[in-house]
Amino acid sequence: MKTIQAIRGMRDILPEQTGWWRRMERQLYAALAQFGYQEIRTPILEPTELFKRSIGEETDIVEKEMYTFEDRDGSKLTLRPEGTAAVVRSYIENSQWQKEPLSRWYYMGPMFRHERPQKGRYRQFYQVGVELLGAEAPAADVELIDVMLQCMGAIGLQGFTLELNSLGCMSCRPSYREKLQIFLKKNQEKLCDNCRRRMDTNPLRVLDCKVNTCRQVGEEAPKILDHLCQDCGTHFQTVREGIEALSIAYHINHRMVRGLDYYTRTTFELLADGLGAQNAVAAGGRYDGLVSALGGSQMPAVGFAAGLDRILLKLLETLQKPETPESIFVVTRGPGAWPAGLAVMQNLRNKGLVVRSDVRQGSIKAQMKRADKDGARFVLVLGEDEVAEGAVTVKDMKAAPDSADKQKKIARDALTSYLLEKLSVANGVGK
RNA sequence: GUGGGUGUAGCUCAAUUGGUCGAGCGCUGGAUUGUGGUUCCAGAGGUUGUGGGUUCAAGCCCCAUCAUCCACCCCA
Repeated sequence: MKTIQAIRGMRDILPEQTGWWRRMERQLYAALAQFGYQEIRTPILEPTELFKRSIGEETDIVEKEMYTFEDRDGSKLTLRPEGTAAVVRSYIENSQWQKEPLSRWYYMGPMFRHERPQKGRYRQFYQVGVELLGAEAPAADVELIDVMLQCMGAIGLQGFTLELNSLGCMSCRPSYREKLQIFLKKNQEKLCDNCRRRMDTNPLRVLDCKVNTCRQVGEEAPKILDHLCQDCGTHFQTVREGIEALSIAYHINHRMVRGLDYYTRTTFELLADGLGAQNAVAAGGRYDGLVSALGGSQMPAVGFAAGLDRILLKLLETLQKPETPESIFVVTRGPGAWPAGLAVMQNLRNKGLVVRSDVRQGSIKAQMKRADKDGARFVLVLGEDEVAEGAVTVKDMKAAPDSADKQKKIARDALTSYLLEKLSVANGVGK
């Protein structure tokens, strides 16, 4: 029979891996809580229209990377390709700005894009995204960048660079766009085919083309930072001051623009060393126009998203395996041993201990091997003798062979306190 | 979407110019009665990703397809 395999670009995260994921998620929750951010969970499926309006019709994501299909009534649905659109939709739908002027939200979960899979790039991938809605002040931008770096620090990621730019606003970007377009037109014979096309539809994107000749043109092109209006200029300047006050190293990349249409003013990107072409680990910026573009009132906001698959990939290069708590393994053999063992295990678990056994039973030797493989600290043996005496043999797997506590027969009613004392010493809890 | 590399045991990899596909690790069992790790012994596990083709003969050559990796594209 033909076996069924996972869809291309989508993969299982097996139990041997989920420990890493859970630790990373826990650390992120903790870091975000420190800044007062709260989690929001939105549906994975949204009306296609939401992404067309927020990300932009002309973007690659919307044009060719979305998983879109028809619902039974013919309406178009899309598996979310990113998180901000849904968050903003929810923000508006729930009249959030009327409940409180400022919302600090984050989300974590799978996103879907139909791209060619590669290392660190999957069709179902995981992001954590952080949004600060309702503040126009540069302090908001600075806080988000601070949060981003704190998050990376919390999960133990190091070796990256922060890049910063400003895209201006609705009042200064159009005139810059025009100047850029004129410049590009003059130099169009040096541009690649792709850029010659983009020159008209989205001239800013020419700046981050990787083709060498385009890069040269980009270097000589008028810089947006020189064409910001006064408000955008002072905003950006204040953001820089804040980042410097936090002693965060960064550099200006005037060629960093965004693939999503909704960004305004500050944009930033965190690049990790040693991930090849997939080195953008987190990125974000300000999107003052998005809430109103989706039908809400004019509401400024900043946000960023981080790619967890890539981060974990990088983390695995350096980090040690997460520690597991010391555990107990119960071995039973002979008449009456199994039910007695069940009662013992139930009792110990009620005390909060990690207790396992080999449900296949088998020889004592086989069960001991299992206990060792599972990394158990203590093995409790209940054989015929122990059952008859109402006792349990406790073996300390880590103790030296000649140690007095290596193996001891303990009365069943003294067992719990014996183990609790042993384990609290082992785990460094207690006095 | 474009170009290229790679698919052999659960994992990492061998296999001469096309001539019986092996090893290490892992897994299971055993080394005298109820005790793990180390050691020793044994065993299981493969239509060589899949489907065609060439040939007396294909893991190896050809075509297709799927998966994966790298680069481009794009992005987190």
